[in-house]
Amino acid sequence: MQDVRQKLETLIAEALRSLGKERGVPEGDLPEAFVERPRREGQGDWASNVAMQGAKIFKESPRKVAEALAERIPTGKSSGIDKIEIAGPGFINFFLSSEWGHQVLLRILEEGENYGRCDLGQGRKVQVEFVSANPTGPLHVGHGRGAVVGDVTASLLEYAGWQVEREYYINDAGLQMEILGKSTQARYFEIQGKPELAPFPENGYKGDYIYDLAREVQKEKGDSFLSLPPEESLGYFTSFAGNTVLDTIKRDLENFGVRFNVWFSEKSLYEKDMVPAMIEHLKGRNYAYDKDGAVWFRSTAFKDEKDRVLIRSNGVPTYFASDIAYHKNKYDRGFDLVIDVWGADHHGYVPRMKSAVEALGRNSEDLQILLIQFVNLLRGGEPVAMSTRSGQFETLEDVLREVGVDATRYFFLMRRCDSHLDFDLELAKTASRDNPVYYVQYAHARICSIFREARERGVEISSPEECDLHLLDSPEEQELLKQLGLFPEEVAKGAREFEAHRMVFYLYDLACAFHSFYNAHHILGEGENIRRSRLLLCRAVQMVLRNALRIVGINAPEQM
RNA sequence: GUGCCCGUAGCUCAGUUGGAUAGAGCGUUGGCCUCCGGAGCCAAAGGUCGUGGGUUCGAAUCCCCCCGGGCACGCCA
Repeated sequence: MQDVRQKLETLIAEALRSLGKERGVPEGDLPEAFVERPRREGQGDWASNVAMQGAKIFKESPRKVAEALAERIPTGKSSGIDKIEIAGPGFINFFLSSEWGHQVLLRILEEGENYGRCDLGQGRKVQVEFVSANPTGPLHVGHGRGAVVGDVTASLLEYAGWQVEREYYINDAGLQMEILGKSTQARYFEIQGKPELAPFPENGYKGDYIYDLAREVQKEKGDSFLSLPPEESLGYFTSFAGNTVLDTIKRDLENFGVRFNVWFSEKSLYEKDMVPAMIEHLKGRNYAYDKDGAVWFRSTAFKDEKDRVLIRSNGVPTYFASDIAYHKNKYDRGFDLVIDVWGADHHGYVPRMKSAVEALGRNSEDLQILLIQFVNLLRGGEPVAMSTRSGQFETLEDVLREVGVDATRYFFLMRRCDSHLDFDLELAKTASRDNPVYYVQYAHARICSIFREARERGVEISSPEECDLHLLDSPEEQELLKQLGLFPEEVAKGAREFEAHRMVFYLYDLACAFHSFYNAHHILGEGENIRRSRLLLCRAVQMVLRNALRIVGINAPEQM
């Protein structure tokens, strides 16, 4: 079945060419044929504003242009267009025959869990790198938001025909790991009653989890480190603490339904000398040079106010340098597109990274960066402290335990990722009747319940051939069919714009259309013919709810 | 000081190739099951889209000024 949008746009384009020919307008000057969904009832199923766009070129009022175009577009049974209306300042409104709605329904039943997929990605390779929190402490709610946005963006891209890899970048090489090791070591000596042997470092990690780590070391190694000079045991503390924290992070993400294909270690960049290789690459392209004993990136070539250091004069690479090497490695692995999910506090770093990508010889569009704004954690309207030292309900683990995976994922998706999010624990948990996630899940459970009831009453589910779909002509049924038809578009749009939040808005609208339909019509109660068609409609809604819920990683319960 | 993001109903927010009478949820008010799950539905009230200019057939959307809020600006990571 041909896509409706495509079909209409083709018809409009043909009408434009025909009119252009008549009026002597060169084809290149013609406006782009474009249709959209009108907002309001009575404005048709689809509408186009080309007449307004083209008024100037055709040197005629928009309404006149619209009329001329409308005359050139066939209506009637063969085209599937019931009628065309010119409205307002010059909109061309298309009223489609009900056949289109029926075809949507048939298509859903036929394609099943593949309904909504498209080939936007054309099999190209994309990497989504997200979370990537330093393994120096447990994940907090902010990481959780990034985790969901990255995960769902990846799922959307998969659904849209991209070949997707999810990656976690482990910052295991920097100073932070050493501070983690020193913090753990200090707590270990403190527990042993010898705090003076290894003082707690400045900027050390003060969370209670450091004591837990120290106690674990004590369990494994007893007091054996007391007799060693602290310098000699530091390596053990660092790697033990790092590995243990990373295991915790992996467990939390697993519990959150987030899985990665690749865990990429920053250390491996250095072990494989990727940084020097990157420097040589940039020098060869004249984007890096030596000065004052340091190596510099020529970011002024990309409108930066000054060049930036890659290798310090003491020989140690900057974080920026390792990041460039990392991104070079991504492209070397053959990704056509790379998506980074960052905390919004890194936004100042975006232009520099994009410059680096260009300096590597790629288009800056080959790197997309999603910025995740802060999560404002509330409890009953009161802010919850977010510092890493207090242990109360700030870690992702605690939130998941209290609120559950489904509600947490849903709430993290309710806002565009680059806007602040108020996350109220009480609302997400206790207000189950006002909670949108239950509203959506309830729609699915309700449908399952209808089918259970139907089975009990011995009602058979018919095949489409046995149904008269024309009976689905009430406003609620028409609206429901319209929503079902919208799903592939929403997927495509979400994948094209990297907007994960669209999916939950769509889910909500679909659930809303279903609940209205359910209340207006007694599905199992009326005549047999209409019942058949409505059950088929329910089956389709159930399918699409499942498909959309799978993308956002939220459960579709049979009952609640 | 320089740069980026945000400002839409009482509250929390949707709303982009510029489009028709600016939309939801919560809250408020009033209705709806003898029946498939009332975790639902229907309706009402609520707006100078921060302010002022500009661009044009047309601006919440694009441009400029100002006001208010957030963030970033290192040979840190």
